[in-house]
Amino acid sequence: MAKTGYNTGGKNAVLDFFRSHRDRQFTADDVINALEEKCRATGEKLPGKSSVYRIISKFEEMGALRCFFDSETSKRLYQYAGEHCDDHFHLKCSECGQVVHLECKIGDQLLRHISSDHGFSVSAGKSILLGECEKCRKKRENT
Amino acid sequence: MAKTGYNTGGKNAVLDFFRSHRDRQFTADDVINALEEKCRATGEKLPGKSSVYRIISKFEEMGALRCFFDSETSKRLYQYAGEHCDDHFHLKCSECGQVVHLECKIGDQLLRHISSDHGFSVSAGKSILLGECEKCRKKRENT
DNA sequence: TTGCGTGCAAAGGTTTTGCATGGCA
DNA sequence: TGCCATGCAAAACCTTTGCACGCAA
Repeated sequence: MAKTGYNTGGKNAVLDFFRSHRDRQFTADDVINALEEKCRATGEKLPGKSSVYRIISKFEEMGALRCFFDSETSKRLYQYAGEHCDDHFHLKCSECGQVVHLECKIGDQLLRHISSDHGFSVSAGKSILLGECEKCRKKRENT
Repeated sequence: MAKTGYNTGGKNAVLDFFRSHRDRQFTADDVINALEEKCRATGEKLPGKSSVYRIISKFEEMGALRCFFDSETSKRLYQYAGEHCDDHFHLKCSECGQVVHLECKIGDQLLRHISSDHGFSVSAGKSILLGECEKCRKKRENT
């Protein structure tokens, strides 16, 4: 990963948090709350709100984080950017927020078809397929 | 379309606007500006800002409009919801904003595959594939 | 020592809400 | 007449910015 600037506690804390929850997306506020909890436990220094926003922006710029949007709350959502996430689609459960990587041939086929037949070059990494995961569907059907 | 409440000038103006631009997405402010222009020309009464927000919310609730997000500006975007838009994916050009309906067999195949092999029921209508349309790609390559 | 990183508070911009008034059915 | 719709202004909300200080390298 391209690295710029200084290596500080705030940056490390934020990146650690995203790295240890790679299959989820978080708002800036989620991150702040999570860090608050962690720092309360460990006694580490808590980065200020604006710093977290700035750190997140920097990571996004560097490509370490990916930015999406929550259609319910209209807040920005961020997720750790895996190595090859540009190549494939991502399924997101609207209910629990889990994100699944769709690393399948048929995804590639769709991309090629869209490119050749519709003249559209889709950025799979930026495209989220929203739906409901199996777990949440079962939970919903059993109530 | 399910119809609730009274039939008023504001509602009609907003719905007319979306109906006559079905392949685009607009922010609340876009709508307000467009109505302002139209009303300046026709002399009709201009609905207030908060009314437009309330009208849009109501239409979204009724299913007449669909809500998305602009990742650049982080504003809500609305688009007229066509008859069968739930069935298929939509391609959106990040550059010019054009939205294309992907009414293709391969889209259905992908939906079925995701459902059977990944246990995910995707809402195609809510899933936007972001990319670059042919026109914008050519424009970009010629500069 | 240099200049990036940080914290706090204030500003910015979009969307929502309260309340009194107006208008449809 | 009974509700819903509207307008205005204020509030709420998330995010960005200004400025002075702190800290990594």
